[in-house]
Amino acid sequence: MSTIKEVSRLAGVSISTVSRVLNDTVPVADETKRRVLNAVQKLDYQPNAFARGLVTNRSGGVGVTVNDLSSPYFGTLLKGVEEVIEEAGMHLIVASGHAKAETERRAVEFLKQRRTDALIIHSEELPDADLLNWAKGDIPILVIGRYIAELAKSCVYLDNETGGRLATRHLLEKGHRRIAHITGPLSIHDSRERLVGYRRALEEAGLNYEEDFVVEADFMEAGGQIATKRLLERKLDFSAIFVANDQMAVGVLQTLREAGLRVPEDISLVGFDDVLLARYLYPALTTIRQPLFEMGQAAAKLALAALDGKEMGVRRKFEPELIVRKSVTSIR
Amino acid sequence: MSTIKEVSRLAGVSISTVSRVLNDTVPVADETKRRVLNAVQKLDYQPNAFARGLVTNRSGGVGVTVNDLSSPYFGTLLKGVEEVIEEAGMHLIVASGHAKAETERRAVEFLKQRRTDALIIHSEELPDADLLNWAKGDIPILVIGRYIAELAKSCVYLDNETGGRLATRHLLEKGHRRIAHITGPLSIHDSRERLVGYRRALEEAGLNYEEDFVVEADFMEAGGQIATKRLLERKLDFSAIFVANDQMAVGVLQTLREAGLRVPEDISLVGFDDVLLARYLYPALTTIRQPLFEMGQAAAKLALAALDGKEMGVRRKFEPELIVRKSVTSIR
DNA sequence: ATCACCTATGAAAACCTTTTCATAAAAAGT
DNA sequence: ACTTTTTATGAAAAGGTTTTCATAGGTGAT
Repeated sequence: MSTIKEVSRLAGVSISTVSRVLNDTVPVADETKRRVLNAVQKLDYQPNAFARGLVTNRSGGVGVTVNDLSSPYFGTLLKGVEEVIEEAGMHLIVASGHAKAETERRAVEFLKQRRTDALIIHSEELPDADLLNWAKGDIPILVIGRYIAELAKSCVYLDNETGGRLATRHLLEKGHRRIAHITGPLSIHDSRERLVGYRRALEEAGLNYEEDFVVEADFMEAGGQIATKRLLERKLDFSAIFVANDQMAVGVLQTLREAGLRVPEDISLVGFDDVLLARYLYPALTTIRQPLFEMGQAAAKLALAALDGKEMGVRRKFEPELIVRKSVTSIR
Repeated sequence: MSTIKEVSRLAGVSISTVSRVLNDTVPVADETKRRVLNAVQKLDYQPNAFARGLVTNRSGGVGVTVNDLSSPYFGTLLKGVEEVIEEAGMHLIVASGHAKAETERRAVEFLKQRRTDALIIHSEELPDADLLNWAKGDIPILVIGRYIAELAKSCVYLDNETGGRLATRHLLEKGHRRIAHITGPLSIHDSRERLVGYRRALEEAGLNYEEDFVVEADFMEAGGQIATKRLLERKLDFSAIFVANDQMAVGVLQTLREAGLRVPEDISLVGFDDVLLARYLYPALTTIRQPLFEMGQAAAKLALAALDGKEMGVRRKFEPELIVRKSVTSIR
């Protein structure tokens, strides 16, 4: 691997000049530039990223943490991030938090130590305090898929309340009156907001909110199964369930089927996220779409803006959209 | 951000000693060690990765390229890679090649310039020559999901021929005789092997291989649709299709349905990959499972081994497995 | 023709580690 | 008690860039 020194020697100039040509910082005589470029090509020279980072204090990397690398949520999000990061000539460093507070914390610390220029955090378990704490440091932090009031300018998130309302209202419009709700972990802001939306929609329809109809779960497929069993045990005679994410909806679907209930004939279902899967489930899942790709892009743009010290006019709050498929039926 | 110098001053020792304590290279007196560790903690010192890289010439990063970050294939693979990479205290740098030869090449060059310690390449479009060329360089290259004879020791791949045979044989066992096959791009070794497996199975059953029954496609959902249309136009009266990956199978399913054909009643279908999706399709897709997670792990282990100059006894050729679901019916 | 001012370039410092080499002190051997 | 070996530590070099400061040569103005 050749160094700048070798290039300078071959081109017959000083290393400073080589650096100047390569970074285009200061005008260099055309003839000199030509010679340098020639030498660079001949030696297949590539600047040493370490040396460069040492002096510029920039790694050119953006760190991303995510819960579970294999979750369908992740891919789309990451794709959005990558698109804009790559365009800016930077790269992506990923670490998984495995949906545990402790490992999520480790993942972030890890990336911080790696001197990533910015950090995009998708975390479900970490308490707000941790995020707040990191945000005080000197590396820009972006939070995705979560809203933290004190970090409002760095959060890219969905209007979850509207999402919850949309889902519930859709069921109401189809004639459902006894609507259950399986929430995500209520420690998470998003879950709470979706619940609020559910409640609001009920109230708007003049219906009472009843605690029995709500079960807290964990956003995972297995959690959906457990929650459904709990719900069934209560014998509430509900005709529909609003499930706080698609992944749980998969579990719900299974458990319902095992219990001899058909979807949507016996029970209607609305999910949340519109993960790739939702479209292919049987029956295809009616759900609330989160524009994950766009949100990924937004987070990346904000990260870039923060690096330049600019404030960019990037949208941070995204609106959910009802995607009607086959898992809801009209009753009466 | 504090430096080693500040730590050394606070601890009242030289920077060499601090380095030694931190890297545990050479014994240091307990008392000194204590003082250093104290100072480190007090200053929240974190070694500068650039400076360290500059001298050790190690970045601690492993580069991974994939076709499409949002593909379901990717997540599982990456999860496997991450698990072992993270355990080794290293990190993951990802770049997407967007399934185009030119961008794939760019992605790899990009990672190389970033001085990743090793490179795990999942590429579909790149010609063997490129891979071979990079492999000559000084950074270890691992190829995943593809077999290149000259790089045999660095390839983690599936026994695709057996996979193709398994799929076809399953259909034969269910009584199918007129079996079509939608292949991946035949420029790719894996696609060719699956085709060979298909052919072999037919031969073993004493059936003739007929070119009309085979259509080449591109591994994408849309490609599956186009291929299916072509197949239908030929009016071959086939009763089953072996599709070379699940993603195309989704497109096939749609097109078949649009043409008024039911799966599996009218046409049986076998996919390949056993991507997360397959399980949730309607009807649930019978497919050939690729142990992607395990393959990701293997690639990462090989990368680590290459870094240590060791040859590890890691399995490189993986066996596919038939996963029977609901997309195949018996006939006659 | 002389002077002031650009312009292009080079020399050297700075960035922060790891690691080699040297040395002082302590331990072991005679 | 004296020499030799071991152990713990420090000083300094090396690693490859970017960037500041200095300087030589050239350009334009008077």
